[in-house]
Amino acid sequence: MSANNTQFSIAIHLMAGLGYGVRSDITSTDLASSVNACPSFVRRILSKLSKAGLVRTMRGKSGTCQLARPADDITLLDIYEAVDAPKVFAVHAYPAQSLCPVSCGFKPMIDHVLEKAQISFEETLTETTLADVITEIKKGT
Amino acid sequence: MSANNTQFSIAIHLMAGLGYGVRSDITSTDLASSVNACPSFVRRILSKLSKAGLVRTMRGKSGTCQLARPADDITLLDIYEAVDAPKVFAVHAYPAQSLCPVSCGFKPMIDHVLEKAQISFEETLTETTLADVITEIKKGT
DNA sequence: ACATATTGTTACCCTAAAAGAAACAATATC
DNA sequence: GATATTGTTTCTTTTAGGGTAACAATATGT
Repeated sequence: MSANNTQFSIAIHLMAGLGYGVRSDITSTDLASSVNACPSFVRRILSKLSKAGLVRTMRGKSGTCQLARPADDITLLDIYEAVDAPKVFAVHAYPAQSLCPVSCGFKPMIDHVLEKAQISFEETLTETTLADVITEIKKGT
Repeated sequence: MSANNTQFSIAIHLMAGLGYGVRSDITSTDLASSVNACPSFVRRILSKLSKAGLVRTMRGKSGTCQLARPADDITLLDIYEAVDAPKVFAVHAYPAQSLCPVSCGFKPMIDHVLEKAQISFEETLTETTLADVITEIKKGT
């Protein structure tokens, strides 16, 4: 859709699909049709989730995907880290002008600010579990 | 550099340059050389800061830029809002599959999650003023 | 009045990241 | 051994961000 990374959002969708509970034999194609994205792309994200230990996948005929842990033991931060999503804001990376004190002192300062903001963002993510997400989806529909 | 938006980071740099205090007759070209970006791009960001009332600019010969308010009365959130930086994470925008409850209930849920994370991120930004930023730059150099 | 130096805005191009898509390898089931 | 799945690679397409230049708008100074 855009040049913005939506993998975190999609990953939450996938996890919610797996944890929703209607069926237990869900394939990447099923998930792809729920997300409305191409199966290949979904499998790429699913593979990350699998490597992070959030999802158990089974290859071969009648292969399926399942949550590796109970939904209330998975936070949004777990998912965020699994897909290796980009930071909340990017820092420009121009070479510092050695004559300019602002240019020289900028990098350490902005890194510090970014880190603080990032941590605060991630803390919010730990406050919501996949179980919460699923509950809210069921409520909203 | 990347497909990520660095205008927020650059805007902080510009504001710090204006508030640093070495000179009061700073032009967009001066700022551009400090940031190491092209003047035109800097002016585009500067223009946003001006429209947001954070910077006073003067056109014409010997035109300059100045902070419109004291640095301790400007927070990072002011700057963030001025440049209209992107949200902390993007939500995928595929059409919902009407047959799938997860697909249908997903949007309101993720919007809620995003809003919470966004607010928490922005609160962190209010905790740091431009004066803090400048102090830290001076300390670091 | 006119030349000049600045900000403000627009338009266009280039690049890099994200996503779509297809092909194929690896693997398990029947 | 046929088949259906996940896993991985590769290529293409799309899109947003940024680089750049040109010019409009505006104020200063001579």
